[in-house]
Amino acid sequence: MATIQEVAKRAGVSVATVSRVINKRSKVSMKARIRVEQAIKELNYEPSVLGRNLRNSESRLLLVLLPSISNPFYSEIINGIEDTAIGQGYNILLCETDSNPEREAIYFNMMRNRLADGIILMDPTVNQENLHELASKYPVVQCSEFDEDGNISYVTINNQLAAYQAVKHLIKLGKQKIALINSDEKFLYARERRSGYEKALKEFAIPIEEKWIYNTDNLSFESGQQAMRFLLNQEDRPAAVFAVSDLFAIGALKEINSNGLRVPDDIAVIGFDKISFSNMTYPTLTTVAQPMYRMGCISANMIINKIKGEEVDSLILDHELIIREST
Amino acid sequence: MATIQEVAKRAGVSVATVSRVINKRSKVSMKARIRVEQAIKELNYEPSVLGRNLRNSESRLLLVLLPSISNPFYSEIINGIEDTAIGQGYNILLCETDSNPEREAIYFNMMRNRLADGIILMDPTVNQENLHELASKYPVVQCSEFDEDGNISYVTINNQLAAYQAVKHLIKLGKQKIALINSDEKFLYARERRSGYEKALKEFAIPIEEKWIYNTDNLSFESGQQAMRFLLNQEDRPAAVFAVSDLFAIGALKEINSNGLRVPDDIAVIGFDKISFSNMTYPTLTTVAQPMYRMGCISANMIINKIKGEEVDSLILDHELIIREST
DNA sequence: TTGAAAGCGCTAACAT
DNA sequence: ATGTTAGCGCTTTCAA
Repeated sequence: MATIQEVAKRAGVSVATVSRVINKRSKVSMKARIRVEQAIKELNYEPSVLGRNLRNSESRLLLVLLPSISNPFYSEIINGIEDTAIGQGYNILLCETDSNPEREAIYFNMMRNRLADGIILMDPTVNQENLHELASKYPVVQCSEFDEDGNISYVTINNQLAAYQAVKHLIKLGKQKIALINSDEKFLYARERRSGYEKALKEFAIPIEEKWIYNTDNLSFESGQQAMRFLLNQEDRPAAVFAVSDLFAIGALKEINSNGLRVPDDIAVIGFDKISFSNMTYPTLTTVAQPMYRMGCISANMIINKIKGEEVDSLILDHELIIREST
Repeated sequence: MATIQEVAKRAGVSVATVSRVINKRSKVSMKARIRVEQAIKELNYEPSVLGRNLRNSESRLLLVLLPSISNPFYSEIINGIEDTAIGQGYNILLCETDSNPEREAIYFNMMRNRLADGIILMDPTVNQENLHELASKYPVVQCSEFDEDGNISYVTINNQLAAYQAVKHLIKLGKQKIALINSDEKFLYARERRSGYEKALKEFAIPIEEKWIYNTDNLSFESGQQAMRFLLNQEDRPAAVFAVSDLFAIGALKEINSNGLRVPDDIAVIGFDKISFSNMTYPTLTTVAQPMYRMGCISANMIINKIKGEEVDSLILDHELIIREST
């Protein structure tokens, strides 16, 4: 890779002039500009991000930290982030943390090293202290998950309300025995959705049965399947299931089908997220739609504004209950 | 973030000594070492990747370029890459190219800028000239897709053989009218799988019908659904479908079900990849399993060896036909 | 064993 | 309008 010196030499100017041509900030004579551009082309020169950063602390790179890329929920958000960020001249680096604090720490350090200009964080299992220390010095926004009592900007939905509405929908269908397949409650959304579930039951004076609440340790179909197997093994089995992720709901659907039961008559199922696969199942899945793409766009805008030094406000977006065949 | 100077000052030594402590390469007196380590702890110091790279050209970062993270096929590979790379002290940055040459170019430049030590490339739609120029100077390996007449190391499977076996399986089941739902044939795997499909038909003297071959422009359930809709609209409709991706097969399954036809009796369906979804469908999907996790591990090892300056050989892994309910 | 200093590629302040 | 140069944080050679 050619350096700025080589370009300067070839163009017969100083490195400063080359830098000026590249960065367009100050005036350069037409003649010099043309010669520099010519030299850049001939040498196939690209400015070094390293050198520039070291000097400027600007990389035009955004880090997106997510627990796992296999959850389609994140893919949609990322589409939004990328479309928005690229439109504004930023590039995206995806960092899978696997909810592992050590890996998180590595990516946080990339930020401290000014290898990126900002971080969009979608992983909740972060070390809080570490996060706040980072957020106090560098641009950070949270997407979907957030810190309740911190002051880091975020974009999310009203998880409690969404869950409440979902469960109410099941109750209105005449279901009373409603199970909950929940994630690990280290996730804020899991705690909120559980609270919405309980709120709806309470409102209709339905007792909350611990035996119908299952917490998985893993976001996958298999966990949903396993949860459903557990629920079906109860002597008093539920008549409906609210799963906090479409992945769980799809696994549950599968397990119900394999046991010769019918959805929704024997057991109604409702999921969360409206991932594209939720429309491919048999039967199709009732689910709570989150505006994932929009969440992505908004979080990208938020972080870019933050990088520019602006104040940004947190945002709670609307969700929507999508009623399909499974209820 | 503290710098090496501050640490040196606090420890009462020179920056060189601090560097020596950090990098462990040369001898430092016990006394100095302890004082430096103390200062590092007190200042919460982390070496700057930027400064180090600029000097050393080593980042311990790997770039993984993939067309889209929404295809679960890639998620599995990435798991393998990450587990292996992290085990060897490398970190992973995921770069979604969207098959866009401009975005590809940006990530290639990060490599040229020595922001990463190597690239694992899973996107085929790369500008060939650009790729070879890059690969001639920096460590690059290809995973799944590769360049037939280049000399870039790769790991892949025998796509032609796998497709041939899949189609033969359908023929053995008594199916003669076999449709193909294929990707855009800019992908090498798409060309190879088509060739395997044709080879099987020829072997059994079954004519190849263009009307039963559908190329999608997009890897999604919806494309598979659309393809199937097209095939079902033929007056002479196929009795079996070979889809080159489970995503297509799942979309096709959905479309067949919605039309009141039965799988596999009316139409048998076979997919490709054995993504985890493929076991959740109704009926479950027969598919060709690729050792995705292993492909990931191997490509990570290949790139790391390449970075170390070793010669690495390309590898073709085994696949396996997984027969389930859809055939 | 240690320190001083050069230099990696770049930008911006300053000088011309 | 252009050039000279210091310095961003680090490693490594050379000298002591």
